[in-house]
Parts: sequence; structure tokens; C-alpha cells
Amino acid sequence: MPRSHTLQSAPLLAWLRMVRVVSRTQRAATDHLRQFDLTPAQFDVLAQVGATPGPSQQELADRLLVTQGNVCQLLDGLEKKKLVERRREGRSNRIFLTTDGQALASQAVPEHETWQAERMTALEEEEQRELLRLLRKLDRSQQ
Amino acid sequence: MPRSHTLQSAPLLAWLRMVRVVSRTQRAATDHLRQFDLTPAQFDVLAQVGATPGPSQQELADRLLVTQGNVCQLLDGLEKKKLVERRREGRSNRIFLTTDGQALASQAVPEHETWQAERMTALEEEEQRELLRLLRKLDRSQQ
DNA sequence: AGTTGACACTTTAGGTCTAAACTATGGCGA
DNA sequence: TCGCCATAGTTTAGACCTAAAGTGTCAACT
Repeated sequence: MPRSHTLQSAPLLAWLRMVRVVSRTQRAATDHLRQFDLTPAQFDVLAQVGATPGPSQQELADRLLVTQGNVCQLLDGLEKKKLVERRREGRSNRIFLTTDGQALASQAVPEHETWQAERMTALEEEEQRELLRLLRKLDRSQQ
Repeated sequence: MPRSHTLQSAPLLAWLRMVRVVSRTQRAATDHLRQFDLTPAQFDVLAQVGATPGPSQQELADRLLVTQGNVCQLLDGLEKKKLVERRREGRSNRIFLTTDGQALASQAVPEHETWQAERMTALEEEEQRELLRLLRKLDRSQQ
């Protein structure tokens, strides 16, 4: 979100930079994930289900910070690609990776996380920790 | 983008927090801007054109970090609402706010920027400046 | 003048996401 | 048992965005 040239306070400038960094990185991630034939949203599902298998769709939505409706659509796509499966249990679905999904996740997740982490290496380790501290504080202040 | 539970390095955690903060804030901004009957994307155009009137669509796209095609669509919408106008000049368009657009921008932009800045007040001023410094460094390292 | 190329904008198809309406389904009290 | 309600998931309409193809226009060269 852009600036007016009138109010150039540190908070506002920090906000603009953050949006720039995130949107640029997400665009780069889109390119990077193409090698696995995954979109960033699909990668997120794979990584999340790979890390803690068997969540309900609601849990998945909460962890990914998106709506149930969106999760439903994403899973439709991933099921069509035979990467995940829904297993009905009571009135909810539990989500698991298929064998194909596990194979892809075990390759793509570490690779992409390394790539992601490397985009931060412009900062010293001490700076990375400080950035984390500040973002954590900010995040918590917003509930 | 979510975590694997395997690799919890500071860079990765910082990245996840940043995405959280940005996506939460953007969702809140969507709500906040509804009072002006503006979407965040429309607000960005208004703020940008208000700050430096008369850009070409290409310039606007560069500053907003979006594609020309997207700018074109956004301007279609804003022109329909009589908030901006395209003035043909040579082979490009220069974009200006209409009188209505100026009236709205002069109210909405300061108000929203104040709102935005307030979301940062969980951090001390010193911390805000440090955050800005770190983000700037990160941003520059990515071109 | 006619051709070519570069550039600025527009259009289109498709993916992502949301809010809100809709459809089960399982449990609970009357 | 029946009906109700809360919960889990699905569907739909619409906004946003991109990549890529399409259109138009200016200018420079022949």
C-alpha cells in the first residue's frame, strides 16, 4: 500500500517496506515452486499436512490463515492431482498425503524452505533474530 | 506460508511472522476502507495519484508493484466511479483525480494512514526505526 | 509514403481468495 | 422418536491479480 508524500513516519514506511518484501518474495516463490508444479497455496497445504498429518479442513484453514471455502477448493485441486486425500471421520474430513504427496513433499518442502531462508541472508544472524523478535511482538499485538 | 516442524530457523520463522502480519493487516484494512467504499487496491491508486498526479499507467504499475493489466482494470473501475480520469497524451495516458476523487482522497488517505500507523504502536519508536532499517536492508538485497 | 519496431495500453483466461448462502450430519432435549 | 441446532464442509458470486496475446500509435528508416 503506497505512501502519500505527506506523512512519512517510520511506522508507515516500515509498513510499505514490509508489503514490498512480502509481495516480491511471494512472486519469486511462485516461480521457484513451478519446478515442482505447485502453486504457493498448494505448497502450503502440502507442507502443513506433511508436518502434522490428519488435520480437519477447519484446522487446516486456521493454520493457513484462510477460509474454509478456500481450503475446500485447494483440496479439490490437490485431490485431483492425487497428492492428498480426504478421509471422512464423523462429520469432518481428516486430510492426509498420498504416497505421491509424501514423495513430493519430502523433496519440495526442505528445498523450498532452504530457498526461503536464503532470501534472508542479507541480514546478519543477530539481525534476523531481532527482526523475528519485532515481528513476533507486532503479530501478538494484533491478537 | 507455513512451517515444516523440522526446520525452525530464525529466517524461516521471521518470514512466517511477516506473512501473518501482512495478511492480517491487509484483511483489517479491507474492513477499515469499507467506510469509504474503497477496496485496498483502489485506495492505493488514489493515494498514489493524489501524492504525485499525472503518472502514466506504466509508472503507476511500477509504483504499485502490479502489472499494467491490473492497473488498467483498476482504472476502469475507478473511472466508472468518477474518481479518476485518463488523459491521453501522445501514446500514453496520464492519470488524474477528478474533483470527487480529490475530495475522497483528502479525507481517506490521511485517515487511513493514521489508522495504519497506529497498528505499529505496539512497538516503541526505537523499535519501529529498527524494524524499518531491517526491512529496508532486506528489500534492497532483493534488487 | 510505406514498413518496421518499440512501446503503452487493453483484453482474456485462469488461479487465488473472501463472504455469504447452502447442504449435510451428528447429538441433544422434549 | 422427532425436531432442533450447532458444526463441518461445499458452493457461488465477485474482487484481485498475473501472464500472455492482442490492439493501437508514434517514430524512424527506406
